Amino acid sequence: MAAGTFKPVDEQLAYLKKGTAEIIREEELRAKLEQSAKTGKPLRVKLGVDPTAPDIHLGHTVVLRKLKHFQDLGHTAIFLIGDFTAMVGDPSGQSETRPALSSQQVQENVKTYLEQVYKILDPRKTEVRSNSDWLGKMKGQEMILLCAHYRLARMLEREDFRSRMENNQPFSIHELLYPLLVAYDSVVLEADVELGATEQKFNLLIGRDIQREYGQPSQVALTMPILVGLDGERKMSKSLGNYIGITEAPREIFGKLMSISDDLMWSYYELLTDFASPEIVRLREEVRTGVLPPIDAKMQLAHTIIAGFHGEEAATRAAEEFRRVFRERQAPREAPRHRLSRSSQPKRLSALLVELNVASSRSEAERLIKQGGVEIDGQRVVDVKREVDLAQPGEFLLRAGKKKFLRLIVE
RNA sequence: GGACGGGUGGGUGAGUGGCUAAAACCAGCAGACUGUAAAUCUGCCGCUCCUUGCGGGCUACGGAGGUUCGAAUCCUCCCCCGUCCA
Repeated sequence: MAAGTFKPVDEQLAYLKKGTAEIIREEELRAKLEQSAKTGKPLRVKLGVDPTAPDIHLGHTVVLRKLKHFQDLGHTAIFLIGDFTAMVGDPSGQSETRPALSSQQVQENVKTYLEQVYKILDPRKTEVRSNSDWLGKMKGQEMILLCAHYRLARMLEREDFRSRMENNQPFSIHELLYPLLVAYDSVVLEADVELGATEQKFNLLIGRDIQREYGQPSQVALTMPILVGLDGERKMSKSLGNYIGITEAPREIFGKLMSISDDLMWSYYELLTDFASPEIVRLREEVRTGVLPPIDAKMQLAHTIIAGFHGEEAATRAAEEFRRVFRERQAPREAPRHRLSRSSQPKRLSALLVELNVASSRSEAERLIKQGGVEIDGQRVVDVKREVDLAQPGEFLLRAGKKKFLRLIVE
């Protein structure tokens, strides 16, 4: 698409609306799109992220994919790194104050972050900014003026703040600053649209107010639903361990995606793939009426998501591997390999499991064996004291639990 | 500044001197069943040693000391959180 020419507004709007939780306000978005089509000036679309966790998972990609949609339509994607606000810590969700990160740590996080983000966004078309550039230089006076633009009662309307007050939870004054600083970012960036998960709604709305206070048109707040994690209940997050990292091996991602519940599959289709909504409705109907087996729908989902990150070929291989191991109950064609050096001393299997990071302690390893979760070359090991002979070169296949396979090579 | 309440295992939360590696629930893990889904059922769920046993040792109830044969439980000091008053 040539710069300065845009698709028809209705078409853009339909594309952008897919999967969204809320657009505040939709008429404003339409007006902005019309304006941009008329002037040939792309919209500035902001997405702020916290550089605290360097690894991104599918939950983060929901909003990134939406930013990508804007980018696809020729608008400007602004990827804002909240390196300054990370010190404050977003109070959304958790009540903990985050530890301040060293700037070096932040730098490193940002680097790995961007590498991953560019699997979705087009690096050449992405404007990357860091809010320490302006917030770090802000004078005390300016900070006070910013605070003067917002009323405490309004701030305390926020669900998170209110509930903490009511439940006598700790609550520090600096946390009130977070929404204001994020809002100020929108002023500096002159954002037309800001994206966020639904839990960001409050912050995004304050952005609208603050922009107005600073004499700017208000940004449109576009929120995306929160992706539910593998447990089917809670938000996908690293700390809950119910996540799928985008850098994980295709085989891993495939297995994890297949383990989600059938119900959850539909929201994954909606939020993590480019299947159009009507198409998803059709698939869902086919599954409901028994025309399409749910497992096939899920495999297609897994395939599609993996192809996006690792390519078509890797996705096909992961699917084949899955079929082989779990449907036909065969050993995997390719298990991660691990080399062991030869030793005249036989080694306790339980100790080996710990060494291989399959179990976190001897106790846990023994437990795993006792419970029948360990196999060597397809033979279940029942003896806790089982030793492994490492005297001769050779190889064997170790299975620990449902999903972990390791090909061990003694050399 | 004053008065009061509280800090227990990944989470919630019982437990007020020995029966407590610490109830219960959640999360997690394994097995069975299956579509590696969900649901369900069974077992496990601090670390470590061995002769794998209702076995031995070690560590653990905010921190440091102390009392006691024995402390998550009592005392002292400290740190942290909250409530009310000012």
